[in-house]
This record gives sequence, C-alpha cells and structure tokens, in this order.
Amino acid sequence: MVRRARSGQVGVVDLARELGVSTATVSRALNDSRAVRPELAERIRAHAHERGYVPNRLARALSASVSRAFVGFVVPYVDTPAYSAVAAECARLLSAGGTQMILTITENDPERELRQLRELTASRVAGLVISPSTHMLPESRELLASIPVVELHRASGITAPGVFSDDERVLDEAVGHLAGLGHRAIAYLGTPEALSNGAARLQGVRHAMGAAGLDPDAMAVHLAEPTPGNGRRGVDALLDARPAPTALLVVGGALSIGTAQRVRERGLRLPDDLSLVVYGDPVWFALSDPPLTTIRVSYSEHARRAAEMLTDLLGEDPDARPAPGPHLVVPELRVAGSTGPPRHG
Amino acid sequence: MVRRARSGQVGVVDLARELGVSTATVSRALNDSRAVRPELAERIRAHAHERGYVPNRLARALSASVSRAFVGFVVPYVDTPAYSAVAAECARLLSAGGTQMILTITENDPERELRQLRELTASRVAGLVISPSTHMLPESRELLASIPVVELHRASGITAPGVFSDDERVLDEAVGHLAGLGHRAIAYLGTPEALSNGAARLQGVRHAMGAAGLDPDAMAVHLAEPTPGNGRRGVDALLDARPAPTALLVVGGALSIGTAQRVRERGLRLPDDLSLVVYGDPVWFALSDPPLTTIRVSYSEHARRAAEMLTDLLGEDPDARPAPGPHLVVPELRVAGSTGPPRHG
DNA sequence: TTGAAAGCGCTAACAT
DNA sequence: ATGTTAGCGCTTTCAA
Repeated sequence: MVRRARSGQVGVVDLARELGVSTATVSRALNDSRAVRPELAERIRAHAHERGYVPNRLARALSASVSRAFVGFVVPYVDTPAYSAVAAECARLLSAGGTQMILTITENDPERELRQLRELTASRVAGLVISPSTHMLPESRELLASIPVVELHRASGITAPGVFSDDERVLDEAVGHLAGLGHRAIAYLGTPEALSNGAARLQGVRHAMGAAGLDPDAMAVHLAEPTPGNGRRGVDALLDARPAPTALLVVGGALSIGTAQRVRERGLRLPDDLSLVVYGDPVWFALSDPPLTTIRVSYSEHARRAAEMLTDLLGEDPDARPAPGPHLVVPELRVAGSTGPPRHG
Repeated sequence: MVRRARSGQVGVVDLARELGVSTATVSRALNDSRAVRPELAERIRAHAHERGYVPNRLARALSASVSRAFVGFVVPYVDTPAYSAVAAECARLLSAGGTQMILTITENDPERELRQLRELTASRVAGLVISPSTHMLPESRELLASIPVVELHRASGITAPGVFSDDERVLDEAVGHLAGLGHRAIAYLGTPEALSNGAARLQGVRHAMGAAGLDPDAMAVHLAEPTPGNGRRGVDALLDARPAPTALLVVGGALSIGTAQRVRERGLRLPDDLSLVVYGDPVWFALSDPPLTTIRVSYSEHARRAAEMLTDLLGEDPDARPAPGPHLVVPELRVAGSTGPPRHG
C-alpha cells in the first residue's frame, strides 16, 4: 500500500534508519531505558534533538501500557476564582511533568458530567481532578472508581483523596464573632446539603450557633447552588423575611459575589443596616466599602495540593500516594468593616 | 504474541465480530459514512450503543487523516477574567462538537510557549486559540503557520483571524470624558508596546489626547506587563511623579485590578484626590466605593466569537471560514463615581 | 455496499 | 545490549 502523505515530521523510524539502529533502541534511548549503552543512548538523543524530533503523544499514549500524556480537569464552572485559579495552577504544575490538562465544564449537569467522563477515559487520561456535580450519576461514580482521581472542593462519596476547605472550624469563629458583637438574628446563606461542602457547612454553622448560645433552629437558612445569581436571590429571600436578620453569613464563593452585589444594590449600609460575612478569595472583598469581613480561602493552596496529589497518585512510588479521604486546607477569618454591633441590639 | 491485557472495553473488532461484519463497516457506520446500507448502519449503531461502546479518541486521532479530537488553548495566565471566562466558554462550546480542549499556561514566557506549542502539535491538535506571549519566538510563529489558529486579545503578526477589543475608539471617549471634566494632567497606565494591544492602546490614547486639545507628549505614561502587581507598581510610579496627575486612565484588565487595590491602599478619595478610569469586566468595579468608571469589555462575547471562529475554521465549509485579521469587539465606557472635576482644577 | 489488510507512530514482548 | 516483530484501536485504501 502507498504510504500516506508523510507529515514531514521525523519519527522513530527515521531516526533509526539514519543512525543504523532499530526503532526499539531509539525508543529505549528516548525513554531513558537503562538497557541501552549510555554512549549510544546519548548519540541517539543528540541526533533526535538535532533533527527536531517531537514524539507523537497520541501514538505514544496508545501504544504504551501506561501513559501520563493527559489528565482531565472536570469542574462545574471555571469563571469563578475557586475554579479558574486552581485550573491555571494545575495546568502549570502538570505541564512540568509533560502532562497536558484537558479542561471540561459540566455546568453542574450530571448527564453532561457523565458524557465528559466517558470522553475523558476515551482519551485515556491518566487520572483526573474533579469537582463533582451536585447529583452525580451512579455510572459516573463507577467510572471514577476505575481511574486515579483527586476531588476538589466537593466530595462525591467515592474512595479518593480530595482537597477541601476546612470550613467547620472557621465557622465557629465567624459565628462567635457575630454573636460576640451582639447578633442574635443571624441568617445563613450557603450551598445545598446535597453538596458535600453544603452539608458540612450547614452542620458547622448550626454547631457554631449552639456553641455561641444561640438556637440553631431559629436561624434563617437559605441554600442554593453556588452561582452569583443565586447569591442575589438568597439575599432577597433572607432579608425580606420577618423578623429581618441583623447579620448575614454567606458561605460559598460564588454566592458571596452575588451577595455583595445585591447588598449594595439594596442600598444597605454596612455594618449599620446589616453585618455581613462573605466567603472566598477575591481581592476585591477588601476594596468594597467598607471592606468585607471575609472567610478567606486560599485557592492557590488548594491548587497546589490538588496538583501535587494527582502527580503523586500517578507517580511510581506507592509510598508517595496520598491517602483517600479529605485533605483539608484551613481558611481564615478576616474581620473587616462589614461587621459590627446590631443597630437595634 | 499474547494479547495484552484487554481493557475490558469493547472495541470495533468486538462489535464487528458480534455482528458478523467487518471492522471497516463498523467504522463506516459509526462515522456516518453514506457507504453503508442505512439499515445495517442503524443496526451497528444500535448495537454499539447497547454495548456501551466508546471509541478510543487516541486511536481515532492517530489513525484518521483529519481529526477534531483536540484543540489547544494557550494563554499567558488564566486566573484573570480576561482568560478564565474565555477558557470556560470555549471549553463548553467546543465540547458540544466532541472536541476536547487542552489548556496550557505560558506565563508569558516565550520559551515555555514554544515548548507547549510543540507538545500540542505532538498531540495532533486540530487547531488552537492563542493569546501570544509578549516576545513570541520565530519558531513559534512558524509552527503557528502550519495549523488553524485563532488569536485572542493579542496579535502576534501571523496570518490568522483574531478576536480583539476595539480599544482605540472607546479611548477617545474616555479621554474626552476626562478632558471634559477639566483634567489636563492625565496619566496613562497600559500594556507594553511590544504587545499588539499595548501599541494600539497607546496610539489610541495619544490620538485621543490630541483630539481633546491636550498635548500627548506631556502625558505621563507607564507601561507594564498586565499583572495586578504591575498595576500596583504603576500607580506608585505615576502618582509619585511631580507634577502629580489629576486623572489616571488604566487600560488593561489585570493592571486595573492592581490599580484599584493600590489606590485604595494609598487612601485616595475618588474622585476628589484622583479621577480613575479602569478597564475590564469584573462586576466588582461597580461595588467599589465609589463605583469605578470603567471601560467595559465583554469577555463572554470574546469567548463566543473565538470558539465560533475556531469551529468554523475547522469545519468542512470553506465559505464559513473566518477571514484572517482582527475581528473586533466593541467595549463600552461606563461612567460612574470615580471620575469628576479635578480638585485643583 | 462490503471486506481484507495496510497502516497511523510508537512501545514492549520475545529472541538473540 | 540490541533487533525483530506484534500489537495499541482505529480509519482508509484497494479490491471485490
């Protein structure tokens, strides 16, 4: 049969022919196999470099029994710092190891998520970082069981290591802060209980209420998928209820963005009309007037941990593999001007 | 030779055997080739679906003469809305066409950029969206000439369609606004001239100064790579110079973020101590106190255009292919509270 | 319209 | 230590 149009690219066969060795030897030399005479290996590598040889990642990955050519990065959204910052950092760190990162957005849709997971395995990804959708399908769960996975922000109940924010602790602090200022009517805006972090946060804030001598059951609660739009709606729902809360605790990055917008639109003066605690990293929480009291989450730290864990998971050394389960990053309460004593205290 | 451990996955050979047809026919049916009897094709597709067949994208891409399995998305950073929003939207739109997006970060380093472009071609990407680094290497340029490319935000001088912001026009408006308020000492903080958008912006603002009856050469100028850190430093450099400017025009998203921070840190009251115009999309420019007068760029529009153009570029229809050269998205001046008459007018 | 078989570019088992 | 050769899973010639 006629050879298909050559891409003009040099391949192992070219190198082998040019050096008078076999393709196997070339392959070995290029993969740092010790089974090649060092000087020969060096000569091959030099020649490959000179000829501008770039191995075909597809062929390599298809052929090799194990390949680290690709990993998947699966998140519900990426236009919010919680995801974009982590995506960037992971792509960077992984590229150092010669791994390319395939980015997919689920939009928090379980069907879409499953489809994308299938497509990712079809691309023979070595592993993936995933921030599961709210109602992950059983098929997705099964699929994830068959491949190295690091969870991010949210847990889906699979056996895998994950990087999460240690919200419960800081919530004690935040609620204590508000209670200490004299607030009794504290409203809570958070993520749904169906989300692992939503459940943890709600539990944390309820516990914190009790610890602060307040009745958790009296606390106004609004839970919603983490989008800025839902943050806005949450503000309206909570502040329009009677009796109106004197303090609002928002636990969720995207929700906090919408909250800040909506609170401003409603013309509320902070902290006189309302004490506000938000959540996340955005630098601009500090630019607001007054600067917002924030539960600060270091997304860059999350990123570093996630990338490292995935790398270790894919590495040769079994001892370096991270244990399944949560690996927590501790957020920090930054008290600023948006919290103060209640006006009608 | 012994068959390697079967992955348990069904493949075309399995399907072919089970249906008593050849792998070629299966492949044809699965690829909607018209050269298969419709009912047979349907039967094959049904069976494939039933068996949960998922084609190996690597094998497909390796084998096929042309494949749309992967595209690359190459940007200097991704932790800023100008890139993260576009990345998300592109990944979403492309996945609809069965294409996966490989995300790579150059950190604006030309060497890193070249390496990543090589690796991307090694993955046989069908095309790519790129926001070139400031000093792209000739090798990178060559490489880009051999593959469908859409430029984003910045142009690198190659022959390719690109999506850019139409800054020159809006700068006339912005400078006119400031001049109309009585400002004569306007300082400009922007991106370097080595960056296509930097050159266009500087030219635009100089032209605008002239049009407003001001001397472009008297304008204080500070140019720097678009990072928040450089925005902060730029503020210091421009405001500490004497005579101090009464207005500051920042043209660059990342620079604007740093600017907003630094201006606040310096305790400046806007617009009394300084009139400030920033650039970008961030919702929080509106949350600042006072809300910042902003040159608003719709990154989501950029994203849509870029994804569409890449899709069309890769499509069958030659008539749908976007023409090389700039495709402009028009930003909009949003006057808010950070601009007013100069105090010492 | 279908099948047989040759690759895509590489790695890895087996033999030497 | 090196070569020979059989795949990886698919697409695509070529022949029928």
